[in-house]
Amino acid sequence: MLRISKITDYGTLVLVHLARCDDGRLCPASDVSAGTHIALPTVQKVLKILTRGGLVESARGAGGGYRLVRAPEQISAAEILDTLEGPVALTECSHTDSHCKLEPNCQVGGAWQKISQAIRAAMNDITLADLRTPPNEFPLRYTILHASGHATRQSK
Amino acid sequence: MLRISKITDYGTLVLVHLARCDDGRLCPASDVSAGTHIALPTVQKVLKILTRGGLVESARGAGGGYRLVRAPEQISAAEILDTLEGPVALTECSHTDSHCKLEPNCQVGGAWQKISQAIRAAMNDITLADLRTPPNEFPLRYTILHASGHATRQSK
DNA sequence: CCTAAATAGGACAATTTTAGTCCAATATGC
DNA sequence: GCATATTGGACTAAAATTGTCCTATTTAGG
Ligand code: FES
Ligand code: FES
Repeated sequence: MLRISKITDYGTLVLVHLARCDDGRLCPASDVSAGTHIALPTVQKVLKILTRGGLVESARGAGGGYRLVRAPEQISAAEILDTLEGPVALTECSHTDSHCKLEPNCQVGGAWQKISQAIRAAMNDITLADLRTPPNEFPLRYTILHASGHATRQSK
Repeated sequence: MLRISKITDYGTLVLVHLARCDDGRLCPASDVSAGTHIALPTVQKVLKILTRGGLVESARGAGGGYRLVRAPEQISAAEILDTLEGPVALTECSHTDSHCKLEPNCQVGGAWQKISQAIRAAMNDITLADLRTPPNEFPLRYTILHASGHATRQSK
């Protein structure tokens, strides 16, 4: 189904919340939980991952909490994906270390990698700020240039 | 990790093999297994899915086998993905029927859907014929037009 | 007919992944 | 000291995936 894990889904909501509370103040996990209606333990887990991934910074102790490490406009969807579920790799063969035993006979591995890169490129251009905006008119157009040189435009 | 299932990976190899043997002749599962070095039971499973999905047609009995239902140029990666792992839906909320309880408070659901569509559009323009070609120079360029109208081009 | 070659359909257990919660340790402010 | 918070990891239950196998059905050919 080519789906993302719930952790990533939650993570996005959490990041959006932090972007909202973003007057530079620290926001404790309990706040995030209340604001997103996600159970506190889950929020804590997500925030830990985001902190380790370097997307948010934390302060411990009383008065502590979390805060975006950068402006929402400078956090890409690709980074979020990478942090929350590791680098995009559609097939196992795409991994540099994992060696598929079919590789000698395989003709498609390279193509999947290209598709991965296309997806990655798509997410590179979408920032947390884009996600934060109300999802009404979200201008997104997609173009692939074929070898022939003619471009097909898809939008819907 | 945003990965596809192994079934889909196998399915692609199987389709490529069928595209190779494509002199219109029927190709039994045992042949596909030998050609792809994938275990026979797995190949059988994959071919059953592809047949039900309408990507290949089958003939039973002695002399039977499988055959692409269309030319490789007219089978898109999106179709393959849809058939083998169901429609692309990054988040559960993207599903029309599944109703996320966070929906009233959620600000990002729409954006994920847009990203899904971008991915879908990417795979719409890639055909089985593209996958079949040796993965050397696979011309793919990706462009998103922002609201501002300026286009960023990504290629690597 | 009879047999061998094939697909159709689904059941099945084993493995792996995911989800969500909880606990003990540590750090901070008052 | 004490309440507030993060840190790190352990842990279990549930869900998804994987790969194989079994039985029924269909077809070609002698
Ligand atoms: S290299 Fe593993 S399937 Fe192609
Ligand atoms: S609608 Fe479910 S998380 Fe947005």
